[in-house]
Amino acid sequence: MAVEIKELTSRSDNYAQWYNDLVLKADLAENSAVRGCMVIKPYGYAIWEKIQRQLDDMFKETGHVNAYFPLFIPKSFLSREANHVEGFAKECAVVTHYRLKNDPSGKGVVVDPEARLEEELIVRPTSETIIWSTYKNWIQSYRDLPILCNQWANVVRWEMRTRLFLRTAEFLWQEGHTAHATRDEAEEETRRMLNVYADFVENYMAVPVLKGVKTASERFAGAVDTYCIEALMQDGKALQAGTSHFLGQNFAKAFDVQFLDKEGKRDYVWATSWGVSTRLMGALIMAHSDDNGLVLPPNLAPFHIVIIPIYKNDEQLALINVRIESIVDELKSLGVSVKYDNSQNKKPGWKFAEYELKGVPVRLAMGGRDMENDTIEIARRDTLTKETVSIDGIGARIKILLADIQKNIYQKALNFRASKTITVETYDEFKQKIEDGGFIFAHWDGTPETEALIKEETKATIRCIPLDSDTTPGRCMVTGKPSVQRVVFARSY
RNA sequence: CGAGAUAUAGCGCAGUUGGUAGCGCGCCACGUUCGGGACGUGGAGGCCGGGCGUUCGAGUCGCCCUAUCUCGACCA
Repeated sequence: MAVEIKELTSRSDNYAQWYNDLVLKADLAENSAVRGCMVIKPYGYAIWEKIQRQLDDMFKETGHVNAYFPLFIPKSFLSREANHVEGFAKECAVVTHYRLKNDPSGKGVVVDPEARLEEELIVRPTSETIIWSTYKNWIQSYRDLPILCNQWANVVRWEMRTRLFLRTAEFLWQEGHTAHATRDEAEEETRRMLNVYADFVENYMAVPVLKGVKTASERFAGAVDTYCIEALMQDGKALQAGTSHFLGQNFAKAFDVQFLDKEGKRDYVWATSWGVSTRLMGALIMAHSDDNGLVLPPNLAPFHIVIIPIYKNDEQLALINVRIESIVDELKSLGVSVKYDNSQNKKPGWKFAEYELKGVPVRLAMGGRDMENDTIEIARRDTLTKETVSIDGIGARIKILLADIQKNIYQKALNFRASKTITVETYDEFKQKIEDGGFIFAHWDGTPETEALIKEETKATIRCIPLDSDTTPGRCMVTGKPSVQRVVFARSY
């Protein structure tokens, strides 16, 4: 039975369902028995590990170190920063008791009312508060700065509505939290990490992004500025793929973190925080997949190559095994990861379909004909094309092919985005074009009122005020008031 | 949290006016197969999401939970 990934990549009517089916069928994740939570299955987790390792290397290269802070945050910490608590209060899981006891009626266990916590604990939705209460003890002098810490952790946000990878109640992420002596240094750090994210998403995930700043209403709760990278999915909806926040002195003031500078003057510490999550996997899936399944860029595929033998009997398989062994060795020596699937319980056709579904970038197949001719069949996942080539020099050929696939997947996504990015002058045109999905560059008067009106009437939000684009001033498409530059609108996840 | 839908075998689904639980895929055994998700024969597998009611009798009718999906509101 063929996998029925519905033909929806080009349509948006039920893209969400298509995505869900794909995640399930590609064996990446499933819903858990816990409401809104996700089980990441081994193949899905292997992709996450690739993401983690690469990002972690990039953090280290930019001078960051890893640390770990508690899962539980005293309730009172959250209320120290007014905007922060307002932003997160509605979605917190709260621990109120520390013990269970046998139900007096003899059925199971109940919460022991005697074991009520003096102060409730919040399961972290993000760690600014617990980290800044800690940093207070770490920082006395300018000599203690900067602190450049990252933590890999899970966080919980009790969202009303969830979707695998894109918005789960619990998710995995990394959160960087840095402390600096000057405003300039903190702002520079904020932008540096934004660039690290953009570099990663474009060059490893092969997803082009727009870099920009959030408007006040889309800003992180407690930040002075929120920078973001925005990606476009195949159904024309935008997805925020990562954020980097300049927190000013807000958290330093909330947790009274001061230092003595070179002149012996006391000042509050400047802060940043930045994070990306398992949502990146959602972006990866939605940006590249087709109706045959996942399409993974080689830089993030758990294995680059799958090799499938085609044989009629054990003797023939034994011969192919020997031939493949030397090819596997050659590929491995070149740093190419290979899976040789000579399992006998599945037929070749089944395996072809299965590994396409899993998005393996390149498939090699060898059968009797190839053994005779000293050839091998190469099939690439991104274009679904195949050719039969000589085994001679296969390693070098594969290296070039993988680089080409990485580039091609990115280029395809870039072309798609270009075809879905437009500029409009009038609100009428905007209302009409927003129905087609994609990014729309338009002038906006800079007020939250106009922004809210547009959202109300069109469901489109300002994804960001782009950093690297045209800064020609103009007039707001809604009110006609002056606008300093075009901003990017889209409907989003 | 509002509106709608769904919950039956590992997965996808049937199940008529209420009367002993079905199909396809998958799984197990054997045989034939193997260059794009093979086929035959035989077999295993279900407290019909949970609870309470109506009834001689409930997968089916009623009420209450719970979970999932879609659409809103909220969000990375």
